[in-house]
Amino acid sequence: MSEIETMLKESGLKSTKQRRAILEILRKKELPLAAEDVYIELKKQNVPANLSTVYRTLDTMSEHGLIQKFGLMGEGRAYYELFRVVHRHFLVCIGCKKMIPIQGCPLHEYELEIEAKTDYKISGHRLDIYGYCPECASAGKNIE
Amino acid sequence: MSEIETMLKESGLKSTKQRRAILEILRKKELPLAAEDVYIELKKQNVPANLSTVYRTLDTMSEHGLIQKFGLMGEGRAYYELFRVVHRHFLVCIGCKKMIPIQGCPLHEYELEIEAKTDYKISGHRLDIYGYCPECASAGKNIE
DNA sequence: CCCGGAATTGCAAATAGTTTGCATCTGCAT
DNA sequence: ATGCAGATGCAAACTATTTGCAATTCCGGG
Repeated sequence: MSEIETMLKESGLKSTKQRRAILEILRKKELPLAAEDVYIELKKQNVPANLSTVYRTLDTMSEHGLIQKFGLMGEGRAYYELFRVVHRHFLVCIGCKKMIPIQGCPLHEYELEIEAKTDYKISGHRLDIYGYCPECASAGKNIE
Repeated sequence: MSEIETMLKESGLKSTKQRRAILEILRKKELPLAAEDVYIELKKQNVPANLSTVYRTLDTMSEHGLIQKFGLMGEGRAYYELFRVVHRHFLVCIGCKKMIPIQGCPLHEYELEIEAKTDYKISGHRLDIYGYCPECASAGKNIE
């Protein structure tokens, strides 16, 4: 049984062609994808699938903790990425929207600190860094 | 001229009743608001305004750097808050969606580090911490 | 103070993203 | 192999947001 099938089974989800393909797509891409990107990729791979199924699958998997769903500053749609134990953050270019992953996360101690200070049970965080990539910066896109 | 009128003028925006009211609302609330929340608040205050105007105003003001627009994990709509020089982050309850502000931000050095490492021109970041508030935690909403 | 042009607003209609109802199909335990 | 709970496809509904256009308002110059 493949690693992906194991993930599904352990979450109590049926292992279907579409689910395996979607998880595989999220695993291979190193960047977060919108539902439609996943759908397009499925089509490219000739996996029969409907956009509703993609949405439903992504939601179900989020609920089961296999993937994470989030929104980006000023973007009108949701992005999804595989849940990773060693989590990463992204550097998002305000000019061209390109995202690149950043290694390392400086927030573990901070979370503990907050937890102690607030009585909340912290489960995680989302951090995105915004800026201009070298190309957009030199193209003057950051002049306001 | 009020502080708010100055903000508008300095950004090159006309000072209209709706804009002043919207800025005032965002300034008074200590939490981020969705467009509709702003609209409802305007109605409450008997400020004549249309939902499109609210959206347009919020967008224009984001572009001019007066406010910030962002998305929350798993929420289908955008939130807006006044831009603050001393910025804050929020602790968001996964159970009841309540947000509370957290004082202090541990990321300034981290940004410099990233800037040095990547050649990007960093302009800021968005950090939200997710967890369960004491009420939701004891109500067992975090058991999966 | 009044006027004109440009910016802003209201309204209604369009769009984008996402969700849902229901009939059909499929994976998996027996 | 068989049955049924869970998954999918399709079309229609919904929610959040955007847009075109005509009417209105702001603001600088006369």
